[in-house]
Amino acid sequence: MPKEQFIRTLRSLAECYQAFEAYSGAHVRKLGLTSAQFDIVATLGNTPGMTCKELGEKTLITKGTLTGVLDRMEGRSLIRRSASDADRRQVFVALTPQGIRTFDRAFPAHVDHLKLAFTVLSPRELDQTTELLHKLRDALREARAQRKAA
Amino acid sequence: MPKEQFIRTLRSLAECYQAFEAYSGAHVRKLGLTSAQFDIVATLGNTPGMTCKELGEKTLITKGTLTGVLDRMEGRSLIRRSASDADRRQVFVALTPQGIRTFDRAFPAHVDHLKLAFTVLSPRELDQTTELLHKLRDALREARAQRKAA
DNA sequence: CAAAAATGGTTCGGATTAGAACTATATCCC
DNA sequence: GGGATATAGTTCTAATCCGAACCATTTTTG
Repeated sequence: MPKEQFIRTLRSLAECYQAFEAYSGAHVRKLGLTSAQFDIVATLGNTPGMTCKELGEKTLITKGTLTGVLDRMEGRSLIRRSASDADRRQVFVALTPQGIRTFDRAFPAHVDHLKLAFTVLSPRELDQTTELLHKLRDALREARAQRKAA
Repeated sequence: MPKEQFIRTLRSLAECYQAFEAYSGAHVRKLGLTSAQFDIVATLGNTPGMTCKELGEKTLITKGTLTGVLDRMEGRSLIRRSASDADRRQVFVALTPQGIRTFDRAFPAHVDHLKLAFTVLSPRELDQTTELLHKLRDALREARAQRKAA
């Protein structure tokens, strides 16, 4: 099976991401949240809130998906939706006091949990990895945009 | 926002993986398959078939998920399930003639499609990336295994 | 050998996922 | 100003996705 070189890279990307999701997800679940919900809490923490659009961009959650995730979090009183004065199309999302407590409880614990595994890479290697992944990410986004335009 | 260094790496990993999924998924969908289905077809191509367990390990699809994906592919006559003589717990999965035609049609086209984007990285950079991601992957798997044991 | 533990798949429940169609509101442009 | 266009969210459909519980079949072990 004489695979192309980039296939191995592609596979390592998928494996690494899934290993991260499995490790991170298991811990987050013990804290009573799903991965998507933790992302929202982590993104809204220490901010006055933001629009759905901004929240979706930061968490990489598609808008169609975001609505459902926010619905469930609103049902659990973790976040609150309110109308925006400036633009009535926008919806403003912020943590509730209960959401803030969840953030304070879960966020530092989870960062510590993750840091454990990432220490196998030296600071220099972390930078290298980030740079290489950004390069690939940009190329993928660029290629996708071109395909769409065509 | 003075984030820890590894958070940036973590984010680049998520962004890169999602950019890959978006780029790859859009193309695969035009070929009439979902990402998961393409993975199965690609894995079974040029093989006599394999058990669900092996298939799940190679495609990184959890066994609970795999059952449903295979159900739909069996319904579309892309794969065939058969019993194993040696161990009657096992289920053997292989491509049907139609599945093989799908493989022949979709696989080379998709590899070409992906190669386009990956050429931004030099062969040396591809190797570097692979190596760094493997290192991180192993650390994450190791950390997860330890947590489970505890 | 028989009970206990492990293994391979399926089933189930709850949540996320992407994309497409849709609604309401804003903005652009003649 | 007013129609064409763009944008922000929601709704909808179909497919994953994971973990836990479960069933059937090995394998291990006392």
